Amino acid sequence: MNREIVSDELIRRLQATSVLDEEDVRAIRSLPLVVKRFRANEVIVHDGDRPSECCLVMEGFCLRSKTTSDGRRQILSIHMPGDIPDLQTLHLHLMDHDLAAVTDCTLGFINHAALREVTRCRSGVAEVFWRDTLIDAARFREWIVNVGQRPALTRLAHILLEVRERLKIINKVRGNRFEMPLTQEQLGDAMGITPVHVNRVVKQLRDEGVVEFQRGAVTVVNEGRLEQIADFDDLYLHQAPSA
DNA sequence: TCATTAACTGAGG
DNA sequence: CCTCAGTTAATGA
Repeated sequence: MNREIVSDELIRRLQATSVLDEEDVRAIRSLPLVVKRFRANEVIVHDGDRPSECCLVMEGFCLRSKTTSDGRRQILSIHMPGDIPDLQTLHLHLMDHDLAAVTDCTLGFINHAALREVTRCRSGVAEVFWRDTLIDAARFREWIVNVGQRPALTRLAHILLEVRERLKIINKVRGNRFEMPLTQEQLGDAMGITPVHVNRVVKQLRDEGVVEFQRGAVTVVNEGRLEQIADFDDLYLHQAPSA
């Protein structure tokens, strides 16, 4: 497959939280990418795999999930362009969950050796990837609180606001509208509830004039009410720039 | 295939 | 008795 240049979304995301000098940015941009495309619902990396590369999401949405022995799936995180969802495989070689495509996706695969080389040579790059992994962990903590303690309506509103805040970072929010391509069944697996109950809370948000759902997109109609419902505080995303 | 809705059920407060 | 959520089933887009 062809080689391409590391996308702007990754750089924009990293620079939102960290100061990168020009050499660091150049080093990240010149990482060799092998571009591959995946169809919606295709598994990209399987639980139990030992990948030799990390993947950068370039287009589309992905998710991470684990499946119980009786076949129930818990979605753990949602990923969008600029994310490197399996960055941890650089140091934890065994995949302990699945990475799958939500929509048709374009991913850039970066060889572990090349990533190790750049983090060894440039401490600024090592730091920014470390910070990115810690923010990933912070999102998981919030996700646990969401699934474990919040009522379904709040769970849904919270996920919507997280997706929107993260899309803002990569400049993909247009006014009060943003992409949210998960089906209600996938939302159920993300929220730990049945698809029927997802539909109930979707209906509730719609009926109360809070948001509108189009195919794969959400329009916020009542911003104040949505924030009130969502119990959302963006601190856990750690977007305030630090040195 | 995905979304929608009704009707019923039970847990728990 | 009320709210929340799972189950089942029917129907529509």
